[in-house]
Amino acid sequence: MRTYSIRELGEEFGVTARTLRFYETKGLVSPERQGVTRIFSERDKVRLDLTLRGKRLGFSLEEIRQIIDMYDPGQPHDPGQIIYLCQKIQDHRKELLNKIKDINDTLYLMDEVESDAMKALGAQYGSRD
Amino acid sequence: MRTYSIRELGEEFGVTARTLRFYETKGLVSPERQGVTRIFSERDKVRLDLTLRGKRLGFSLEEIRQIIDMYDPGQPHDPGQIIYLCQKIQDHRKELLNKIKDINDTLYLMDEVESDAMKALGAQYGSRD
DNA sequence: AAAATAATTGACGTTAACGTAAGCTAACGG
DNA sequence: CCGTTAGCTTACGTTAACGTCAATTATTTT
Repeated sequence: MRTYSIRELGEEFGVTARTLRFYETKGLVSPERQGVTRIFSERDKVRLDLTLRGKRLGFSLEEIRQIIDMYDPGQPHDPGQIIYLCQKIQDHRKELLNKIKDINDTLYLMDEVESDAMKALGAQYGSRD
Repeated sequence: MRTYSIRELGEEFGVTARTLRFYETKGLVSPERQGVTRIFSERDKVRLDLTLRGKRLGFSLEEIRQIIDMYDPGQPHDPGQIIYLCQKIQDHRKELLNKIKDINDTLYLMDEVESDAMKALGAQYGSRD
């Protein structure tokens, strides 16, 4: 499997080495060590991707960690945990659907603002002759 | 027109008085004064609503201020400004559509995780008999 | 009139999410 | 061999977004 140095991975996602070290302390990535040097795996890459996606959606790093930890394959899977996981997924689904609603409301508002703006422009040009 | 005291408006949106004072210093709301006491208007209420929506979507207060200032009716509307506004709206639209994509990707991931989890549950029950 | 309630202005405290700088080691090219 | 580059740890600095507390002023309620 491919591995990545700290800068390599950082550049690929547009984050600094400092950020990746910080994310490690927060449990968002867990690179292996070759001596003292961090070696990032595909799994780290996926988790970083999910982390940045979460950030774009306004979640805190702590929230993100909880979520991607749960979703990470290879978790203990006794029935109780699975049911708990499914409940949590429902919660997250709702939260995300709410965000979509917020976005749609905003898009609608932007349409209005834009059409008002166009009208104002049209009025200028329409006013001559 | 209806007006609101600082706590009244705060309770309606689940924010503290401190938050509203802070938002005033950031130009997100601009209540009138009755003596020294703040009086919030419908316009403030709308702007607060937009502010909190922006927060849920992960925008900073500064970004939010710029956006809702632009969208606020009664802005100077010379042709140059209007064209600039429309460009900005396009940018915001793109950003929001990207967020929707992030959300959809996440929803899809959740579907996978959930169906894997159900399979794991099913395997347990299926294994007896 | 006294007491509780709601408002104000400072001003300092706090948490999250890194940035930045110092001092050190290991590997690599010329 | 020596300078550059990449990595490390430790630790203090920074910004955003408020929280918290103190001291003060009105208003309202009993």
